[in-house]
Amino acid sequence: MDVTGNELLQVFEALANPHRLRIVASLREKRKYVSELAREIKMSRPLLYMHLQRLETAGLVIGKLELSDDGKAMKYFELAEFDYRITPEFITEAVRTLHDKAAEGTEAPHTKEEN
Amino acid sequence: MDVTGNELLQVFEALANPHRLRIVASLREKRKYVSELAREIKMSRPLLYMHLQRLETAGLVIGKLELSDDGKAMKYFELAEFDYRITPEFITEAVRTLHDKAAEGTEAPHTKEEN
DNA sequence: TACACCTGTAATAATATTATTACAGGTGTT
DNA sequence: AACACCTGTAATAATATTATTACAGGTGTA
Repeated sequence: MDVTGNELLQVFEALANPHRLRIVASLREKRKYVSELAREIKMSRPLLYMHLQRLETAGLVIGKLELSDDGKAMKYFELAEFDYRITPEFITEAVRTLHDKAAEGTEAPHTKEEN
Repeated sequence: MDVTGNELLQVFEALANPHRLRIVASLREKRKYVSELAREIKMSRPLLYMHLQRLETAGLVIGKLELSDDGKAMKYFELAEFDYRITPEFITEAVRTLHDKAAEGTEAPHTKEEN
């Protein structure tokens, strides 16, 4: 296994939204910059921005800030290559490394879990 | 493909919660009835009940109301056998049948989508 | 300078999800 | 009857997510 429970949870949270599923589908065509994609799917840029960040945090898309030929800053997003096989076994395994996010910074330093 | 976009969305929504992931992991041992599982994972029964319903709606667990030997009604939940391979391709395909839930009952009867 | 494009973010409102509490009703046993 | 178990659900509170609006700042071109 190479994904922790919390990482897997973030993936599910990222995919548990119709807009974000559509964003993934759209980015499969080609990479796009934020304003471009916002026009395409008729969504306000700040909102799309938030959705893209959620996808990026989950590792499903990758954002890169580039400078276009005419000097404008363009934030391009492209799909990451992901491939999760969701089965009861897989989830059970991941749950072993699923910890309370609330306590994340609060808990005492421990003997390194599964790094 | 044998899952619609909205069905897939429900699966993701169901799995986008740490409790529900733990429930799935726990049910992998064996089927359990609600009160039993509630004690095990230290969760109030009404709350667990709600989580189980979300999992059931998504098709990830199956609930069966049975009568125990001593006549008590017992609601057993067991894992469904699911196996989703989550890739950009899969999501893109599913998005083709992803519709606004808000309009679900509002829209005019159409020429049968992909049944 | 004004305009048409871009990014990034903060404050707020609207909605949805999660969680609690309190019920009502059903067994069989003491 | 009182008790110890079960299921099912409604009303409400607490939180988290989603969405909007309004900014500030950066390009190059007319």
